[in-house]
Amino acid sequence: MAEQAQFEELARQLSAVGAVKRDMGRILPPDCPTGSAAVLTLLGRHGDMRMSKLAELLAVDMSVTSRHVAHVAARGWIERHPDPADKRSRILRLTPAGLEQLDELSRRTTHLLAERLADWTDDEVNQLIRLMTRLRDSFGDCRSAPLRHASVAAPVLEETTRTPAST
Amino acid sequence: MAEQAQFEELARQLSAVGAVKRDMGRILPPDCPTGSAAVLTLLGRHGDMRMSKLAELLAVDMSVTSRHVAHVAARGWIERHPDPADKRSRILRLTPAGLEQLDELSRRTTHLLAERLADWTDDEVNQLIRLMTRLRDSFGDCRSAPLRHASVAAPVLEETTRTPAST
DNA sequence: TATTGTTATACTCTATAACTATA
DNA sequence: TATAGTTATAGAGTATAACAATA
Repeated sequence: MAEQAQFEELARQLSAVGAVKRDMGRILPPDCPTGSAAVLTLLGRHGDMRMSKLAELLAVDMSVTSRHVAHVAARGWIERHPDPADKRSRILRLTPAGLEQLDELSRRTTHLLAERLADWTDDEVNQLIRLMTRLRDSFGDCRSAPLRHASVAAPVLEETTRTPAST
Repeated sequence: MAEQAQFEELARQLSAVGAVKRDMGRILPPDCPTGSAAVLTLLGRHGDMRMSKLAELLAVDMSVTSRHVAHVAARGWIERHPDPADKRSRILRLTPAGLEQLDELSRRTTHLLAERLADWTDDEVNQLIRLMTRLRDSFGDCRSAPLRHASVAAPVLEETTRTPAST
């Protein structure tokens, strides 16, 4: 078990990694934002699946998944087939166009990472992958229960400040 | 230098870590979202600073920083003092209330991480911190230039699908 | 003219709740 | 009644551009 200072630092780095994610997002094709890219990537990696399964892999609510899926389906990158076993379900499947798009995504992210991580060793990359995977596992599906402590709401001042000076 | 498959996997994990971040965000006090928490944390760690410096540390546009700062200032957690050396600038400083809030944030995130990472060794946590820090450094301030390749925009079908069945 | 911040606007991601169709 | 998926709505984060004040 680690100490408090370590956890604080980890929280900091976790927050900071957002900058890296945004950087990755900037090189995506204009009509393929991160949400769409995640859908395509997971379908490419795990094969055909139902909405609920995809939502689980994305670790977001199914309503969110539904939107992302509608986006990629509208562009012809996936098809939604009725599930013969359960007419409520839909089986998602990449189309040839979707595979092409996936290749393009792979090219771009790989290119960016190869450039940025040029001085990383093979082993370091693997270590990072391993630890991040473990981190995910440790958080599991825990959609952390409310848990909210007694919260001390501070009074809002709404100081409608204009430009510098003043307080 | 690592291989393509590794980079793809790293990209995947980078995307997936969002779930962990969201989990962390859920335990924050209601009026202190992640943006506010980041502002308080950085001010606590690096001391008083100007808007531009904070924007750099947050790795977001200054317009975004301005909003976050306005939020925490409105709640009395920081003060914006005029910079005697440059009247355009404002020096940000935590207030006693801000320090209290920062303590509360630390308690909550530490508690959550201690719970989720109960079976991690001290060393593993340090490794992850080290590698994530290195990752950040490798991406540096690189607000990755456009770089956009020739993009093949797919035709939008906008299949206004209702419920299952159909394609 | 260039820089520091603020504000308006727009886009993406996410969650909650209400709803349809099926189990 | 319970589950799979969709849609409407709202909140948070971010970026771009226009703007004010100062350098």
